[in-house]
Amino acid sequence: MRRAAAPGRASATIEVVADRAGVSPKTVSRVINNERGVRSETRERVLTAIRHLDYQPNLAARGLAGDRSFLIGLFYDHPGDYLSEFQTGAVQRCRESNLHLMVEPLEAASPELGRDLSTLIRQLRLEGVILLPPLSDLPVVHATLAAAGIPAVHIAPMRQQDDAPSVDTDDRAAVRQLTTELLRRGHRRVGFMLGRAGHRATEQRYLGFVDAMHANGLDIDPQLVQTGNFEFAEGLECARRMLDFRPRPTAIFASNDDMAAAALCAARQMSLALPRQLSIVGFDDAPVASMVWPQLTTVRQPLRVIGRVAAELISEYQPHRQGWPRPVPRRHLPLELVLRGSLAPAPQDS
Amino acid sequence: MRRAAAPGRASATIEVVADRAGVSPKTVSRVINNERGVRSETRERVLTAIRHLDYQPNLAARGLAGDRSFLIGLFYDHPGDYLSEFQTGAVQRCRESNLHLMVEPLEAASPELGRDLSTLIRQLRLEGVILLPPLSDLPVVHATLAAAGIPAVHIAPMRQQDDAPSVDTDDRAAVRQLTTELLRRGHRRVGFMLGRAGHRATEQRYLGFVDAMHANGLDIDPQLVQTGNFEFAEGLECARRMLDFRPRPTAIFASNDDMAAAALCAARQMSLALPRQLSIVGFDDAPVASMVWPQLTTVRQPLRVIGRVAAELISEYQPHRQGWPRPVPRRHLPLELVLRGSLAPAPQDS
DNA sequence: AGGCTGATTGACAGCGCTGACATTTCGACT
DNA sequence: AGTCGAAATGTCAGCGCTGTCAATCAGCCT
Repeated sequence: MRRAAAPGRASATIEVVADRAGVSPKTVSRVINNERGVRSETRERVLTAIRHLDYQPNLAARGLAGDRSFLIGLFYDHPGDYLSEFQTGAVQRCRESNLHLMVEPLEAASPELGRDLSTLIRQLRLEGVILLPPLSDLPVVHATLAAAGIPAVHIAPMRQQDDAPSVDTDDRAAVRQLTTELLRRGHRRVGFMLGRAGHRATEQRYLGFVDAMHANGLDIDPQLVQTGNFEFAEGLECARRMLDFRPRPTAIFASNDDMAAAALCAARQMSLALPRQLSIVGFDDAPVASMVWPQLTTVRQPLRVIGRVAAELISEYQPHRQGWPRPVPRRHLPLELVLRGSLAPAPQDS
Repeated sequence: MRRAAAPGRASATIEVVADRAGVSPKTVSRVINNERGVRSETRERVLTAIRHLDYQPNLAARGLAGDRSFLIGLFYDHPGDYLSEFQTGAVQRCRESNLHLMVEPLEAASPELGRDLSTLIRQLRLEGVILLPPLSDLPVVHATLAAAGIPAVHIAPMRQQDDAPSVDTDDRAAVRQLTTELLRRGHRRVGFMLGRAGHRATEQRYLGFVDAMHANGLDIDPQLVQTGNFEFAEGLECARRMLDFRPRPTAIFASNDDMAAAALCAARQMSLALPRQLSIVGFDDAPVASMVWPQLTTVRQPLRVIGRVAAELISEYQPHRQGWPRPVPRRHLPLELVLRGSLAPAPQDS
């Protein structure tokens, strides 16, 4: 014996299974990998042996022999509350394809970013990667991935690259719809709180707002469009400025829920009656959206689905064909409006 | 050539490195694994070759030959906003030991739990696992892990098992301190909102509250101790009931921030002036704590540190010795009070 | 110079599986 | 029965590394 066996748990190998099923290891391998060309009776016999021995193929051996890894990487910069939902969706989809997810935080600002990424990819022999923003937009990441030659799916990238598959949501349409809900309730002076410059979401959400306003023949007051950078603290000041204008806006559309919560605080401090004197809507359906009073009307991100779809794209990639099919796959997911208490008809006297 | 090489990226193997350094592959292996017994001059030569060729050892091959995997698993049931922070800390520590983290959601309620867990462990040949609650408390998980014979670190387990290393925080002391802050500000009637029964945190936090009250010679009004199950919605009703009592409590201690946010909403709906008429404190320092007005005084969980310590325990495990050292390692981390606006002196007239 | 010890290095098999290719089996058709 | 092609199965080397153990080397002593 080569090494002291761990207590009692010497897992069966493919050979043991083969013996028991009365076939060669190669045939067992065929069954495991779902290859065609195995008589169904033989397959049954092998499957039975596998079940009986509780056999688990050794991933490392499969990887080494087959030049695969069964691993895909999920790279992110700042963790946020959305990450765990996203990754749970991705893992679920991975399981269906017998893949596994490695999560790897990475510093977008680090000068070592390219090397770190490349090291991880090559050491783990990743079969694909999923990139969360803002990583999905960095040229150095693109370059490294191209050099590595593995499929990469970009989540909500700023600019769609011709050669980069992506998954994103139709933020523009959702904001257009929700803004329309505001207008339908009589709101005319609506403040809009922008996200951080450089994010695709910032741009798309604003465009959706503009769409709806123009479609209803309304002009946009530049004073009522300000940035809160997706942050609560900045959103607070931003909201205060907006609410100081006269005539006061009767509604505020914040580009995310954190800022919407900030607007709510600001309004409260000014003793406005909510939602009667001010309607507030946000975006994301973050946990905070339903933990304030009134609860925030917002747009729900299908985070799990996004994760699932991202993993799906990777698992559908056919390495033996050269690269992605053209045009590269892109998934555009719909969003769902969540109407809650923070949205009310505009005050009569406005 | 055995198979079509991926475009351009045939990674160097240990043999190439050995040739270039003028040594045998085994010596390169020794350098990679930091084994002693390599002359420092030789080591230098090998290191140079590695750097020059940008060599990355193949994990699968290392694993297969050395009967390791370099993988540890992080198992969780419900993802939450805390998960990503935790896992980021764990990954960071893993990197220092050349380990990688596989995240795996698992359904605590599933009848297949044991089998699923066992399959994952054996398929990936995990070297250790980290269990987040409530998984850390399930007997079937314990049994599976014991059978697998790999180290497992339990995060905040309900009961400390003799043979199970764990990492948790001193919730009891933190609540005692924070309650004392309340009392020092003149509060005498303090409501306490319990978490979900069966969680260690629920119990410990309540005990901390009791400690502080008794230490100050105060009795606990059973009417003012109710459960909100860690949920916002239930916390809302719970708070309403408490605030309906006369004399009204002048402060509410909620066992987590979600429920504290609920108490805040309830108070608002009853038009109480906050924090003048009612102080509210929570626990966790969840994102919502700083997104409501007034911001919540709470207790900060060092999530990253917990993750880091958990990974550290695993990486310090010495498989060649039989199991964990006795007594089994346990880490008890301190918590930090975060004093914010929701805490104020008790109203005079109370 | 010879012998001895411990430190360094190397040779080689084999981890468990799969790719390439060889061989056997089977059924259809003369 | 004999032939043939496709389908099913088997053989075997080798993926890249590490464990085992043997060989070599340097330093020190007598």
